[in-house]
Amino acid sequence: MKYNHNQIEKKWQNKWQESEIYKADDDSKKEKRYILDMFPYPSGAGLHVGHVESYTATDIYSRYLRMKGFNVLHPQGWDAFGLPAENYAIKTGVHPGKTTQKAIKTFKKQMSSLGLSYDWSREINSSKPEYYKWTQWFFLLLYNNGLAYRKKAKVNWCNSCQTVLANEQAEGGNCERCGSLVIQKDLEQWFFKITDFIEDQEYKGKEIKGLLSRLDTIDWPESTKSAQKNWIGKSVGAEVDFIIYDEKVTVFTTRPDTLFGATYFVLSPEHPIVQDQKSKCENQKEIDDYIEKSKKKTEFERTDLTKEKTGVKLKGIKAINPVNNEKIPIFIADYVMMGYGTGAIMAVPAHDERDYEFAKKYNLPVKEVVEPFLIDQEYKIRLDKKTEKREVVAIVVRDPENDNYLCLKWKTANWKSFPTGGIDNDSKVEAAIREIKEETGYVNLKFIKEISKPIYATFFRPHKDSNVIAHFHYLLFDLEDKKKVKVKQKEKDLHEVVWVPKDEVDSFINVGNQNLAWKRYIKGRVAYAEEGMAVNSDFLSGLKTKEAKEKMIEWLEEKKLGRKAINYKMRDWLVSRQRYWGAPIPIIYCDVCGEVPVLESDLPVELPVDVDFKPTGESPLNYSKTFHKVKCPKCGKDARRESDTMDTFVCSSWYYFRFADPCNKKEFADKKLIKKWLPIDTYVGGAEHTVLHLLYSRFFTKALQKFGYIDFNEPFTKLRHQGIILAEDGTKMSKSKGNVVNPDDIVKEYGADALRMYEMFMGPIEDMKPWNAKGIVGIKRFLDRIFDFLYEDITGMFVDDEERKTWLAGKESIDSPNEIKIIINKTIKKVTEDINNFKFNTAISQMMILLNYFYTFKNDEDIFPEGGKFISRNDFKKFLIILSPFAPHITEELWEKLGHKESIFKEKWPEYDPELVKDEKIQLVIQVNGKLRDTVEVSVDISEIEAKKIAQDLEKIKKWIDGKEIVKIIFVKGKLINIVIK
RNA sequence: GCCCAGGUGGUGGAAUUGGUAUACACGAGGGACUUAAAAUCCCUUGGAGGCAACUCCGUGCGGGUUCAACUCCCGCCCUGGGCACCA
Repeated sequence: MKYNHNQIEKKWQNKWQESEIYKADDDSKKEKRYILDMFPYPSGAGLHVGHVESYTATDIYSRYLRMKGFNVLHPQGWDAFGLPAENYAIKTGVHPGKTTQKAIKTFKKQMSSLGLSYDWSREINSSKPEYYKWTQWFFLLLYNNGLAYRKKAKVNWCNSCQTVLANEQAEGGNCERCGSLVIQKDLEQWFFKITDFIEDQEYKGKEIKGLLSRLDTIDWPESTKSAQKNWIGKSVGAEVDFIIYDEKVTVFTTRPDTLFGATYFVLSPEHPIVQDQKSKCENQKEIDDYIEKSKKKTEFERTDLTKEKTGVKLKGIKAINPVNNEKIPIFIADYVMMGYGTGAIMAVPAHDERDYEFAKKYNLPVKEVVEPFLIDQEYKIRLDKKTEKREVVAIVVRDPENDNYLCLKWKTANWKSFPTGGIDNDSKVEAAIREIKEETGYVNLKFIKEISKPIYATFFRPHKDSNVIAHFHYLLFDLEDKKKVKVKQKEKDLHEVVWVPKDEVDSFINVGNQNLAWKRYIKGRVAYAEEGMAVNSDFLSGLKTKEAKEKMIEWLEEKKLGRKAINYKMRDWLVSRQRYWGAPIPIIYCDVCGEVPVLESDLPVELPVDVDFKPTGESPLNYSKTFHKVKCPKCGKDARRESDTMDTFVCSSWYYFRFADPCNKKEFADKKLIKKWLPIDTYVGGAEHTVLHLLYSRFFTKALQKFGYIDFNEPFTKLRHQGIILAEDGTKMSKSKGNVVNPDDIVKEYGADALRMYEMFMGPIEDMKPWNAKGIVGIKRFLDRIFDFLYEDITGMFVDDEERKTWLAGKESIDSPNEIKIIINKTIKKVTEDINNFKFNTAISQMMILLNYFYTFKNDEDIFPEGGKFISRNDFKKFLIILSPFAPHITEELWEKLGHKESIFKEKWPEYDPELVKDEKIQLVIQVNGKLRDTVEVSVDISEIEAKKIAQDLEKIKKWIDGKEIVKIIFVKGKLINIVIK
């Protein structure tokens, strides 16, 4: 009989829908687990295979945890506000609520056809007033605590459409819809003060950990954490007050140690001081023109690195450098941004690449104030006789640390780092190194290795007096007996070496993109932006960069000319959207009282539904009179509502709280229920949310903690991403290319179980991987084979076999032979561990191995008539149980066929027997000089002596070692023997 | 440019974290069953040489450490992702 996936899957999906086995229990005393997918935007295109991947992963994990005895919360909802539905409405006039509702229906149907075990009783929809009432409540919470504020900000504005555009609609500087030029316009915008939560803070005796410090403590992918860190972009430095005509102008710098090297001053064109001082300049028109020009430039153009930097000198005025009272010229240039630091910089062309580029173009002086630690450097040049190429193989420099000469670069050693020992916590080792250095004149480089014991160190000699070197010439010392262990020298690497002074190196040094800092600096091509030693810097001269920075800050603070300062790249979160399909911002503008928050009792501020979706290119909200007409909550006079809505990221920053208590009418969620379910134990979603959604959610959680609503600080304890599934040709799936795989088609042809398992089997969940239409047949075959293995037996293929009859009759006490038990137990162990680690691909391959084993066992005709060996029913059931989270339909079906009335998902997850998982016999690997020459089956705990004897007696081994001197034999217990011969 | 992740057969990918490289699956080749095809089952499948036993080579490239390296170290190349005149 053939497994009819369409019929059977439908049957179980219907049964599951009726039962309540996936419901999370608010009252259960069992330990909870909250497993969450990022809730999807219900797009008209329906579910795609990428959704299927992550939803299957969490589904497997949730099903597994339920069987493990946990009280699992695994809900799903809809991130239903958003641009596409609104754009569609503008085009067609269909209300976005309708479009969204339709899409949700499709999504739900598709999810059900995949057998996903969501608790649908907790479904939420961010576009419903019951939900966005609380989004607005959050806005008020932040507003009332000074964390939401309004200020002018630049937006992309299209003059012909008379509307604000999102960044992605203004890409390339032109309006997506009409193609006309997008300009930057200042408009009043709402912001959330997310920057308040970057660092740790104290509030009413509570410590609120910040966005930065907590990153180290959560179980997230490293790349995501570092992306967030990067986004926050903390840099520590100083603010320094320069004087322009008695007016103080502050700059921010991370290199206060280079203050003496400032040769000019640059202001952002938008800097207010430009307007103040303009009148004193000789070239006012030129200045105005430049400001006007840069205003027209889009953000995109201004940050185009390939374009040459431009600027205009403010002729007639100078800035005074507070450290030496030097008067330096002032420029305005749009490579300085008003949005970062203070909008003004001191330019140190010798040590900043951008300043250097600018200085070269406008012929400004370059003053070096930092020098690399290269003093008395000498270069060794290798002459390659064949190619006649000359290459620097070594630079010998003086290490300022201990006055030693060191080999800075020795062929492959790092140019940038100065080797100075390597082990600094073990004084015994250090002393030994020092002694060896003194005795031999060798200089120790960085190769120090601890190989159990003793400790070895590798030393290099600077080769000062030889003109022939071998570049692998080194000594290996045993530090305990201070004995020379080895000298290595390869003859092929002998080269003639000449000494060349610094300036001659220039003509042939190989400037690639390697070792850039050093090589470029040597050639005087670009600024030296690394650390080094301060020179030409008055009281800083002779200090290392780190110390010089500290000293300069100290000096500035003492003289009140500057101060230590920290800057962040991250800005406050702009939440206003001039759009219809979002949660309205609950603010009222009154002519008398000004900006007034809507009363909490008046929430929600509902979106008007009686609006027209004429294709005007503007938000219909602007025209709704019923919406705007309102009385001021303070004075009762006529007032007007804020017409902007909130960024959809606001809705998605708190939705995971709502799942704990989705129908609450009094609070966003009950405190007790939040305590019961949150934080989320495992959160899975696309890597495209590494920064924004995750950062905003962390911000909301921290704000809630600060104001006493919750007592935890991070919403997502463990986070995993799913990788993008590419089309078969290795490119991104896209409608326009027509290479999109529709999961519905796959479900129809192969079944939901096959699709689920195939996507899990494709590779690690987080990897980007191409779809392969043929790959799924392997999974389909696997599922069919399971069905055949059990089902055909039941229906009579082996019915005349007495022993099988016994098995089929359900005598579960009859045991499988040991070999079957062992592999089953190993599989249980592997699958359990792999699910916990989200390594579903290897879990599936292990189950395939198990089934292959079952088949060879079944096909082995000798086994049945003889010893009465067969796979016990109990053992086969264990296999079905561990497979069930992956392939819920087929396992549920077979479970029923085995005579069970209850769902397989009410079963307990099987435990493995640790005794059976242990290997008793192993294939001992015999190597000769590290190469595999033979294997032999022995008991795991074979002794070293015995193993060595066996190994040397093997014919194959004898062949290799006969007549050779055995240097030593390495024995790794339970693994291998390596015979080392000369 | 900076920061992250990665590079293993014809393909997707395994490899207990230094110990038999290529598990599992796809594809390909051969065979069985069949009038035939599909389905199913069995065998072969990294490369080179050899009748064979077997030998040599092989995890992006070049080096190093080690009895032993896909794994660790140094230098480079390439691919993907994020950030980017951030002072």
